[in-house]
Order: sequence, then C-alpha cells, then structure tokens
Amino acid sequence: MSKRDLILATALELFVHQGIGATATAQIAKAAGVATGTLFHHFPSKAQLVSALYLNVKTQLAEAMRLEQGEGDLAGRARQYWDRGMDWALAHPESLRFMSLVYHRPGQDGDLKRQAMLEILGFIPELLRQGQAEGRLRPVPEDLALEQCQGQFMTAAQFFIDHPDKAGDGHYRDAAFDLFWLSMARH
Amino acid sequence: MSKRDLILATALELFVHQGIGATATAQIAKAAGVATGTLFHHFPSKAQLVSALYLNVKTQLAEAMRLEQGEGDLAGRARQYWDRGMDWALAHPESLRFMSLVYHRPGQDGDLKRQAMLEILGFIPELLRQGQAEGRLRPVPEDLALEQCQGQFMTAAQFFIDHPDKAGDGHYRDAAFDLFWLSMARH
Amino acid sequence: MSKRDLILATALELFVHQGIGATATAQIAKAAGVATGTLFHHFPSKAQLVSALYLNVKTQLAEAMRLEQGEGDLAGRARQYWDRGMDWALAHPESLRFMSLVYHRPGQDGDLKRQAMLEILGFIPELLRQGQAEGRLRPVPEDLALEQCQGQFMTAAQFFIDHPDKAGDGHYRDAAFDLFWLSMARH
Amino acid sequence: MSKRDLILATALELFVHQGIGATATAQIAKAAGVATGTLFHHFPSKAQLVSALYLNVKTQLAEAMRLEQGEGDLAGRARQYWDRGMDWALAHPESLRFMSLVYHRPGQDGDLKRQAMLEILGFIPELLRQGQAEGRLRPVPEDLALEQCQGQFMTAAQFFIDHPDKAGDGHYRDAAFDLFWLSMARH
DNA sequence: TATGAATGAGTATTCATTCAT
DNA sequence: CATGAATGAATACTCATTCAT
Repeated sequence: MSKRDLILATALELFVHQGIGATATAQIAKAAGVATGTLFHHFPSKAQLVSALYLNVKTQLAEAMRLEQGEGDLAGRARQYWDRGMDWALAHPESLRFMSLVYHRPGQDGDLKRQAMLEILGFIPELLRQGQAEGRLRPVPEDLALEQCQGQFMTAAQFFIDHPDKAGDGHYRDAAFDLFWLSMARH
Repeated sequence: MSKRDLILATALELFVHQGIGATATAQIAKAAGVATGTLFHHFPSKAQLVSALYLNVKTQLAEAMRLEQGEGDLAGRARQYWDRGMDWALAHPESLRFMSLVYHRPGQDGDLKRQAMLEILGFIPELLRQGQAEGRLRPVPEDLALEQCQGQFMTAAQFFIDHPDKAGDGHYRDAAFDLFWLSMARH
Repeated sequence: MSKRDLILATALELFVHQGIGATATAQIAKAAGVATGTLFHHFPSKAQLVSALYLNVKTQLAEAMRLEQGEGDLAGRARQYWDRGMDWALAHPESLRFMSLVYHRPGQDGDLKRQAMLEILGFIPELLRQGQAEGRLRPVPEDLALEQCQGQFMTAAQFFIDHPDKAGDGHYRDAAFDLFWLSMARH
Repeated sequence: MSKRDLILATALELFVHQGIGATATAQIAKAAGVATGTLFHHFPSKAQLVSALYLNVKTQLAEAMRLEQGEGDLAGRARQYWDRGMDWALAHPESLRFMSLVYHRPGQDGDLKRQAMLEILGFIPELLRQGQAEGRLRPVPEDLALEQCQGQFMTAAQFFIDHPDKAGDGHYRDAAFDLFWLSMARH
C-alpha cells in the first residue's frame, strides 16, 4: 500500500470517529506512520485531502452499484440497486459514514457534494421517470422524491450499520426496502 | 433581549452558517456585542453553550408541535403533526438546521441527542403502534420505521427551507406528506 | 511599559539583528516575556506588527526633526535639519536600521514605505525648491535629487552608527554634510 | 543553457521579486523546470546558491566596468566608469537589484558582501586619491566618501531602473553624475 | 547527472478559557 | 453582571535538505 493510500485509509478512520474538524493532520500522519510533510506532499491542504477521500469513496460506491443491464421488472431492478448499495454500505461502513459526514457539513461547498451524491444515486430519477411513465409510480415531484430516496437509503444503511444483527435479518431488509419503495408506488 | 438571549441567538446564526466547530466563541461574543468574558459568564464552556442552545430549540419545537387532543382519524392527526412541524421549521429554518447539525455531529454524545430528538418526534411511535393495531399501518419494525420517519421529516423540512417557493405549493406539501405516510400505510 | 510597547521594543531589537523574516513571532513573544497569544492580541498579524513598528519609528523621527521656525539662511537651516536627523539616528541606531530594513524589503508594499519616508524627509524638496528659486542650488530634477538626498542621509547615518568614534569627530560630521550639500549647491 | 545556469537565472528572478528568504528552493526548481534534487546537486545549500549567484553577478558587473586604459582627464574617466556601470545596471536591472538585496541583508556575513562591493567599485578610492593629490577633489575622509559614492551609484541606478523613460534623458543622466561628482569636487 | 518522494523541525496564527478590574 | 487583556497548547502548513532509484 502506497503512503498516499495509507494516509487516505487512516484519514477515513479518524474522520469518521472524531469528525473532520476534530482530526488534526498531524494525528493522521502519525497514525499512518508517515511524516506530516508527507501528508502535505500528497495533499496540498486538509481540504484537498477530504476532497480526494470523498472522490475515492464516491467512486467505489458508484462501481459497486453499477448494474450490467436492466434485468427484471421495475421493482426488481430497484431492489437490485438497493441491495447492492446496502451490501456495499455494510461492507464499508466507514465509507458510508464519511459520505454522510461530508454531506452534512455546513458552510462548505454544499452544492458540489450534493451533486456528487446525485451522480451516484442517479439511477433513482431514471427509475422514477420510467415508473411514472409506466403508471407504476405515483407522480411525485422529482426533486423532492430524489431528496427523500437519498435520505431513506442513507438512513437505512446507517441503521443496519448501527444494528449489525438486523442487517442479516431478511424481515428487516425487506421492510427497509418497502419503506422506500412503497412511498412512491401506485397502489 | 437579555445578553444571554442575545448570545444564544447570535450563536445559532453563526453555528448554522459556519458550523459549530468553525465558530469561535470570541466571534459569537463580538457579533452579539458583548465581551468574551460575558459569554463565559453565562455559559461555562462552549459545549454547554451548544447544549443550552439545543435545549432551547428542542423546547420550542416541542411546544409548537403539541396537539391539544387527538382530533380526527389517524391519518388526519398524523397530517396535523406533520404540518405543525413543517410550519415551525419554515418559520425557524436556522433552528431546524441547528438540530440537524447537532444530530449529525460525530464523536459526540450521540445517544443523548438522538434520544432528545425522539422525545420531540415521540408522537410517531405512538401513531405507528395505534395504526398497526387498527390495521391501517403495515407491521414495520418500530425502530427502523422511527428512524425513517424522523429522517423523512428532516429531509422534507430542509427541502422546503432550501426551496421556499415550493413551501407554499400545496401540491408539494401534499406530496411530501404522502411520501412519508404511504411508506407505512396498508394499501 | 505596557505589554504592547514591550512587544514593539523587543521586535525592533530582534528584527534589526536577525532580519524581519528570520525573526519568529514566538521568539519575539518569548524575549518580551509574554505569551504568543498576547502578541497576536495586540497585532493581528506579523505584517501588522511590522507596520505598527514602522509607524512608531517614523513618528519619532518626524518629531525629532521638527524645526520650530525657519532660522538662519538656507544652508544653515539645512544643516540644522541634517544634524537633528543625525543626532536622532545616533541616539536610536536600531530605529534607523529598521527603517532602512523596511525600505529595502522586496516584494512588499514598497510605495507605501517609500512615501512614508518622503513624508519625514519632506523638508528636503522644500529646501531644494527654495534654494533653486534663490539661485543658491543648481536646477537638479527634483525627483532624482530627493532620492539621492534621502540615500545620502541614510548612508551617512549608518556610517556613523557603524563607526561611533567618528560620530563625534567634527571633521567627519562636516564632511558628511558637505558631501550632501555641495552635491546640489551652485558654486 | 545548462540546468545549472537555468537554476541561477530563475533564482535571480525570483529572489529579486519575492525576496531571498521568501523564495523556496522548491519554487526555484519548479520554475526552472528541474527537480528539487537537481538544485541541491548543483548547489549544496540555499546559502551557497545565493553566494554563487552573487559571485556571478559581481563578475559580470566587474567585467562590464573594466576600463582598458585611463583615458582623458579625471572627471572624464570618472564619467566613463559611471556610464559603464549605469549602462550595465539598465541592461541587467535584476542583477543590480539582487546586489542591493544581498548588500542590505541583515544578520548575514555583512563584511564579506561589503568588501565584495568595494572590489567592484574599487575604482572610486583610486580616483579619489588621485583627484585629491591633483587638488581637483576636496580632502574628504576616504571611508566616508567611498560609502557615499557607492550609495549614490546604487541609488541613481535604481532610480533609472524604476523610471526607464528618464534613463535615456541626457539631462537626467548628466544630473545624476553631477550629483555624484560635485559632492567631492573642489570648486 | 537527475529525479521527486520523504522528512520533521519550524512558522504564523487560532481559540477556549481565565481572571483581575 | 460585565469586561477584555492575557494565556499557551494546538493547528494547518512550509521548507531546506536527504536519499534511494
């Protein structure tokens, strides 16, 4: 593992447990076993370290969610996306927490991060549009629905991370998806 | 307005726009037009200032949401709660943002804040239980449902704060509530 | 002596002996017997400390050179100014050195400092103009002459500071002034 | 141009515009298009880079000022020296500025640099001695006169660099030399 | 010769908190 | 109650220099 990657991995861990602002660059460097100068050699500023880390995490999630082809019906495809995302979140709980951390940071380049997230959850508007066209989904305003779906995914993921015992419980997994899906479905 | 209240109001504004960690006590004091010593005279530490502010905001929201008596049917009562909360959020956008800020703070007394929020949105589990008993709501695991409802309320509120033009649009308001309600309703 | 003045005095000494860039704010604070925070309480940045110090020194020199009234003839008045300046420089060698330091700093607010110096040596253009009008001084371009006179004064002052034994030698003192005066006089 | 020379040229430019202390070796290397290691391969330390640069510049100036033989009378020879120096300064403004920079640096090997400069302007004491012997120059203390002449040359050169339009104006050029020469001449 | 990642002591500046008035 | 000067540990970032390739 390159020193750069070591720094990224260490930063992720510390950021998630202490908060971004509360984590000193010196602490990251020390915990990663490199000199402070090394951190700044790879990332010119703390902000850029955060950005690079965010990009990293975002890319990983996006890859994890890539669906080869639209298989099955609408609800089935939605469920596949949902499950992939959830599996990734459970496999990388710190990454998910970090995304949420960055997402909720105040006073920062909010729009950038918000847009970045839409990029990942971009399948949602597509599903929504298609579902509405097919008459399977209710005509919910897209912008509002998107925000809500995103929130529901993040909330569910965080819930399963916080309650690992329930993450394997099919009943819970189904309930979480239904809570998401039925909020939009036409009944 | 007492100096104490002035400090609280100023802190709220600054915290929300810059973040809690990024706001210096000296800045709060200066913006409030008092000496730094005065701030620490009223609040022995920054942490306690944050706590006091949180308590303040929480109390206000709780009061705004108090329903005299259970009027109407289940969905009607739920809608009343939802609307009251939403109105309050729109009237006090910074307060809502601050709650979300504290809620998502990492490494902190998470449980305390989480519990405090349940206290306010406490009507949800009640509605949920009653609705399930009456067969009007699906049997969703309570802990998961609670988390989701809470998240949906906060998301919707933030959405309307960010898009004030849509906050008065009845179509949007209905859609937001439906997204919440239909996720749990039996169809 | 207030802490603020203590810091200024200490900074002057250190700047002059080590250079401005080579003197750490922490070193100034320590040498002055105050905390680093105290320095930044009084001077928001190192640059502003330097500016404040410069202003201080400039004001002192200006006061020292103030002539109650135009006594004597042109050369006599010039000599009085020259001697006052020289006496002040000998009494405050570090102040003079600091002025020269700031004056020669590269990449900085050169114009500001240059103008500030003209302000002090402002009597020179006056003398020059009057002398030229009376036919006692040669018609030297004013801007060039001003620069040269300034330089000659600073050079002479520095020379006497570096050779204190010669500062009391009337022969040397006369020679220094003549070098200055005869460069402009009509013969 | 060899990498070594490239580094020297780049360093000159940066030193002059930002100051020596404020210019990082890494910046020089980058601007010169070489690796940091390369800079330290050619110059074992920043101090030695500065010295090498100084030597370079000094040598160039010395060569530019070399007069084949004493032609003409005293004032004529002086004027020749003066003009050569001034022409070189105008052709290499950054070199001149760098010399002045090094000359005024505090806390450094002052005597060395001072002596180095005398080496270049060494013709002045000679002229002075000869002129005094011939009775054409006043009996000014040599050490003081030398310092003043040096200062006047540097000041005039800097003036013409700062005001290029006046550098070609014969009136100004004459005035600058006269200011220098008449300060010592017997009238 | 040339490279550039790595180092770690050093720098300016911030900030929660104290306390004498 | 109120003030604001004083504190000093902590922080993000810099930089001359080294060294394995």
